[in-house]
Amino acid sequence: MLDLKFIRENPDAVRKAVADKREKADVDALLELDVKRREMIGKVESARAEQNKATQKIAQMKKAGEDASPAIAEMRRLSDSIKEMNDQLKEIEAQIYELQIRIPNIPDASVPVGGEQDNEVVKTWGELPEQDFQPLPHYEIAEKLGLIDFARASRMSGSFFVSYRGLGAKLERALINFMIDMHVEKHGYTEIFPPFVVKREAMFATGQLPKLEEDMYHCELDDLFLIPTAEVPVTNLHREEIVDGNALPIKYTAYTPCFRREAGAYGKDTRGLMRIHQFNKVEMVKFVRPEDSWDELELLLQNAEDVLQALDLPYRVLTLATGDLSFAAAKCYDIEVYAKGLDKWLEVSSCSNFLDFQARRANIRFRREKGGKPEFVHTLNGSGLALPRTVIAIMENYQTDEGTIVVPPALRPYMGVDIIK
RNA sequence: GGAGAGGUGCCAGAGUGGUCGAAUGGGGCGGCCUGCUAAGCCGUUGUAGGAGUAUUCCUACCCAGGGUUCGAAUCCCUGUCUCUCCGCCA
Repeated sequence: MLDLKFIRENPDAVRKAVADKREKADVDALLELDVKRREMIGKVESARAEQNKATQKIAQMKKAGEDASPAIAEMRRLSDSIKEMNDQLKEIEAQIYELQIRIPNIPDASVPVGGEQDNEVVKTWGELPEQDFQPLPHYEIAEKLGLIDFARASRMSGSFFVSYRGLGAKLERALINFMIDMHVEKHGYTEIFPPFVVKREAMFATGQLPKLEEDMYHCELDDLFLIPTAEVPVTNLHREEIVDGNALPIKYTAYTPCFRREAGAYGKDTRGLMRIHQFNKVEMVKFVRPEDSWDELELLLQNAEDVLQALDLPYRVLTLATGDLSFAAAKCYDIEVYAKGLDKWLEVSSCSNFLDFQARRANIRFRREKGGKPEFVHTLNGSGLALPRTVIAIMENYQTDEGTIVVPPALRPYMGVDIIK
């Protein structure tokens, strides 16, 4: 969330951000209410100051054994009016809050303005696979080799759920371990294994709520949500904390399953692993000093790219245009892996800098030095990587004309076999 | 699931409804003292909002939200979290 003071002082930048991100948020109504709010605060606080003085006088009178009842009667009236004014103030503040939480983060100047078609390819890595035959799409080869059971998963859980089997299941486990190990051992992240279910406040802190309630699985009885990404529990680890400035940057990596209802997404990417309600993902989350966050974003992107490079999967990196940028992000790189069977570029990672937007919502601060003023940290996160589409790329790009799948060399220690047949 | 106890400042911990932003101790910071260290002594030690160029002033905050009262850390209600015991359970 943005600072009210910032909105007040930079209304045009905020209006532009709302428009560029295609959000619906009423900045002008917010500014009007802000003026009213400060007026009300002035009134309420001076009345309170008066009340505080009078109340002390009453205490003294009572101590001295004097009759305080006229003063008390007088104060009753003041007290009532304070209550009334305070209710009005609370009402105004509630309205402000409702508007404020719907204002998105401001895109960085380096972000192209526009929609999906304006995303910019900033880099491409690797050679497109050159098989002399057309590999089968992953859902066909996976079915043939008995790696994924689509039909049975649907029977028990509905469509868009899958069940992995045999080496298919092992491939999931291998990828998770491979990625986590790389981030811990090579990139210096600390591994976290968080809860997969969180409270409403946690979802609010990272910006999933209020906007994305429809997209999440919700347990009504307990008002708990299944996490759509590890970003939520891992970022919330430090909610309402003042972390030690010397501990920054804090770097966490976590494997979690991710649950998404994908409401309204039916009819798109309907086959195979492209879009499923439950999938596995390894995530990286960083808490950094404000002045470091742009450099840290580049490093984060590099950490995610390293996974694809180690697996020797070709990919490209896009800078998302404003309209494609998520609510809380200031800038986001998407990494898309190339999958030969589908002949498509598939998003496997989003690496975002949120600046202090999440930190303000989640109240995560740090001190530069002992006794210093607490400041908001900057938060970043990126997938490293989402598994299903990585699996698609492996199954398709590493397919042989004999209908087998070669295991990428880097994964062999984790798989125990060189080839899936 | 049942029963109980409790959430106070960086930490520990006190607090008859009125002068409590809050005793006391520890820690931290600054200073004094002392060959060094230790001990000792003195001072200091929160967050947020509003007004003003500013020294500054005001307001709020003792888990959160309501309520009672002229006045609430203190009384009442609800929520939440922690702990203990019983039951159940991977």
